[in-house]
Amino acid sequence: MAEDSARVITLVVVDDHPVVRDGLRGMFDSAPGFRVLGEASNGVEGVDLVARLDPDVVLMDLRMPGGGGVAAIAELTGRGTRSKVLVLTTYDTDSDTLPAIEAGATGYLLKDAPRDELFNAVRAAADGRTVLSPAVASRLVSRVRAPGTAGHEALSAREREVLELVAKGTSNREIAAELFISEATVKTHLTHIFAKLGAKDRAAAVATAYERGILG
Amino acid sequence: MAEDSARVITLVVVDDHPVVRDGLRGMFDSAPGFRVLGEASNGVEGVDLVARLDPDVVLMDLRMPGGGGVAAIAELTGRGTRSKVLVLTTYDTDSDTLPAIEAGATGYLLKDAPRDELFNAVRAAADGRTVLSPAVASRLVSRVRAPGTAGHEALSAREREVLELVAKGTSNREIAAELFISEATVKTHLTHIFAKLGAKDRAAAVATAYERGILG
DNA sequence: CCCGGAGTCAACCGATCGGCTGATGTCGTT
DNA sequence: AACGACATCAGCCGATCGGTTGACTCCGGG
Repeated sequence: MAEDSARVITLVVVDDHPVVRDGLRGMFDSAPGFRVLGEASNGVEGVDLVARLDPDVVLMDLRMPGGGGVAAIAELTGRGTRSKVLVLTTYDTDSDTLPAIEAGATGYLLKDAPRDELFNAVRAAADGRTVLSPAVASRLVSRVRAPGTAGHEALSAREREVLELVAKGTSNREIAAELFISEATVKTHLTHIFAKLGAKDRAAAVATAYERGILG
Repeated sequence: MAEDSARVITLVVVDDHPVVRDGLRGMFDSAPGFRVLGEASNGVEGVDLVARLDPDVVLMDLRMPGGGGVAAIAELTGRGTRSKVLVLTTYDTDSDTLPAIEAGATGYLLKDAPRDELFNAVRAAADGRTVLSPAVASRLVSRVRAPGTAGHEALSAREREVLELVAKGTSNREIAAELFISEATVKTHLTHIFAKLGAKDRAAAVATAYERGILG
């Protein structure tokens, strides 16, 4: 029917894993109402492809070698592309979620989502509706709800610098020498770091920094 | 030809991501010489399925909710299954590689491997040949080459337990209370942890633990 | 122009850590 | 039976850490 063909949702897949690209292509091509127009293996290629093929929805992985996903999303929204970007990633680390959505992603799903959820998410994204993985959604809510409560502020450049040295086992005195500041200043930075990360000591600070992708 | 059908390699896919399962199934079913007999979404199901279907090769993900991949591999080799297990995982963390191979995996590939490499790997695995991703192979070599040189010893279960609490900002005294041991013992464990990880203090220990995939 | 954030520094103090030496008991292996 | 790895515990010590309070500068936004 002519009506149906008008409702077919066109897709572009951007993922560095051939297996995943094939999986998505197969999944959507064999389902009625979807058509995969093309695939790209990194963010830069992805932006080009989307510009040429103008799909309804872009399924975008984050963390790809050569062309990060977040940068690609920002580029697309910056260009005013009509395509909706649906982030489809393996792990839901703190550091990925927020930047991706800020950059203009319409949705954020984890790869372990069942087929139907994926289909629904793509249809929703095509309509411009925001779709979030339950796990991601709850995280976002708690993030917004607790701005000062659970200390989720970003570290300053200097603080990150200090934290990196802490992670290497550098003592406060050594850090002071390394950064050409006094030991007192190092301690001040650390106090701020602990507050921002909600950590009790340097060990916990390093741990949460790794959890949030600030280190590693 | 009758000869060809005898050479068809049968597969079972074990992965918690539907997308990946579909990707692999599509990839192998559409290629000549392979047939996917079934899929499972965790290690326990995987073991059952392999026992029933007796495939030539099992494509196994590690890190699945409910039934770890390494345990499944150990179970299969323990049962003397003839199926070869090919580990197919996303990231190549230190903590995964060695246990999987020790458990009896025939090969270890990363999901970002190109199609042809995957096909070749499966054929090799079916023949009983060991196939390692270049990245993994070089890591293993360096691991074997430098056993005492760069302090790469594994932590004991108790030590890991202590380290996990350290990463949460727990003090030695609190750790002692939590684990029903004395503070002195906690310190002893920590001294050993520092030595094994080559870390100067608890912060550095947490950092290297994250780097090596022991934590996170 | 004033405010606030970031970065810098100081002095003090109690709590904690990390190193050291040495000891006991349990495993599994040899 | 002997051995090494692991886990447990003790006491002592100096070094380091983390908290607190207060203060100075620079810079950019309102």
